[in-house]
Amino acid sequence: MLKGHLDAVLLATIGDEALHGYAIIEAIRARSGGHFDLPEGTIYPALHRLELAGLLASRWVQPDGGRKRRVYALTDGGRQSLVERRAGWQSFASGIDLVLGARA
Amino acid sequence: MLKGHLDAVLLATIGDEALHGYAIIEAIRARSGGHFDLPEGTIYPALHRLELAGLLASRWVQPDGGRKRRVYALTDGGRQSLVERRAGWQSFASGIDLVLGARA
DNA sequence: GTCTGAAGCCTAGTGTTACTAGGTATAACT
DNA sequence: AGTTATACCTAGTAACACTAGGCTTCAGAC
Repeated sequence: MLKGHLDAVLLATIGDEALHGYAIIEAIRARSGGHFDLPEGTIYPALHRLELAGLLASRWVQPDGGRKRRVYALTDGGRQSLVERRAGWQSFASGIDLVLGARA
Repeated sequence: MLKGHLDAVLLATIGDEALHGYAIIEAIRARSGGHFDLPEGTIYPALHRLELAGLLASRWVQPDGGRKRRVYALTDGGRQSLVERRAGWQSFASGIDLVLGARA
C-alpha cells in the first residue's frame, strides 16, 4: 500500500532507465529493501494513468528471445513531476515526523 | 491529505492529553508546523471510526462558559496501536526514502 | 512432446480513505 | 443585531490501490 505515493515511486524507479512493467515491480522490490512488493494490478493501471497524463511514454520492444515488452520512459513532464513529487514527499514526511515525534 | 496516516496522526496528537475535535485540528496544525490543516469533515468521521474500533473513548464535557465538547482519550488499545503505527510509519518512510533516493 | 512455471501484459470490480459541501448551535465581540 | 470563532455533525464523492481473475509466450523438466 503506497498511500498516494505510488506515482512518485514509479517515476523515481524508472528514472533514466526505461523499464518495462514487470521489471519495475522487481526494481521497486529491490530498491525498497523488500518493503514494497507491488501486485501487477497496482502498477499496470498506474503506468497507463501516468502515460495518459503525459508523464511517461511507452513503446513496444521485441528482445532477442523472449516476448514483447512495453517499455516506459520519463517524458520531460515526467522528470519535472518527479522533482516536484520528491520535494512533496520530503515536506509531507517531515510533517508526519513532527506530529508523530519520530525521527524529528 | 494524510494518505493513510491520518489515524496515526490523530492517535499521536491526542496522546495523553484528552482533546476535543476542534482542539485536535489546531494541535495538528501547530505540531506539524503548518503542514497539515485538516477540515472538520476529515477528522470527525475519523474520530468516530477510531472510537468504534476501540482505540479512542469519548465523553461530553461542559466547561465553565463555552459550549459542550466531546473529549477523546486513548484507550489501552489506542496506545498499543499508536506504538505499532509509529513503527509502521518509520518503516514505510524509510522504504519510500530508499526508492526516491531522498534522505537516504 | 507435453506440462509446469516463470515472464509478461491486461481489466473489472471493490473497499478504504479523506475530501467537499453542506447543516446546526452557542458564545463573544461589535 | 450581525458577525466571527468555537464546536459538532453527515451525506455524497472521487481517487487510490487492492483482489482476483484472464491471456500469451518461452524455457526447462519429465
